Amino acid sequence: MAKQKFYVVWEGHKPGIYTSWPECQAQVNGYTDAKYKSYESRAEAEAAYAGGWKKNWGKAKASGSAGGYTSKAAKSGKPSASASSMEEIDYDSISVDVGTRGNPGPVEYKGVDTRTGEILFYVGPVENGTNNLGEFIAIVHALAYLKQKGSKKTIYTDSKTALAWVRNKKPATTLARTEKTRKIWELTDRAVQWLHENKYENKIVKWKTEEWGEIKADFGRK
RNA sequence: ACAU
DNA sequence: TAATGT
Ligand SMILES: [Mg+2]
Ligand SMILES: [Mg+2]
Repeated sequence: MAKQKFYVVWEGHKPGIYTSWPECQAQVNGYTDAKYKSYESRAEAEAAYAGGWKKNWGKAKASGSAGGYTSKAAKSGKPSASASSMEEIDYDSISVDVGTRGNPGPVEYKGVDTRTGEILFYVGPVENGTNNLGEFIAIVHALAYLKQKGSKKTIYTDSKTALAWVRNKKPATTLARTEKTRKIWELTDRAVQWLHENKYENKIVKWKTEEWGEIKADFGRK
């Protein structure tokens, strides 16, 4: 497990103590001059929260000195969703993700409604494949699924690699074609063929895991 | 380095 | 820790 941290938000959308960076980010993103800092223990965080940001970090230190953070942007002092880096999640979309046991290893993937988490399609496990082939096939599956439904919804993936492969209509995989990889290669070849025979307008967008937390289609194995 |  | 990828 990664080290558990505690995030104190003195000034943000909803001040308090949070237990994950994404939760903290949710309170701090788009809030001008938000005041927050991470601590390694709950006790430390509670003490700091009770003490207040000014007492702990507001001393003579200007903003941003090592340890205590204050979000930059404009000055308003009120929540402003205009901060340049404020990319928004398009919830009217599908999110896809792969899950494997070993890499290469058995592969499965699914597509879910980004808003509700409802599983829209699920495939696998396929005997042997790679993480990236699974991510790739999942995106193409989503494209075909949405085309069949006449939907122009956006598709989210957290895979930079699969995004490039779909863009190129060509997976640059290193996986050998063997007896064990026959099935994943069938799915791969079919996906490539689909891309060459079909047009689509759906945007395929990188899911920003560090900012937004795990993609909604994640298998929860990490 | 970045994304898984 | 190791593998898949740009
Ligand atoms: Mg993924
Ligand atoms: Mg995942």
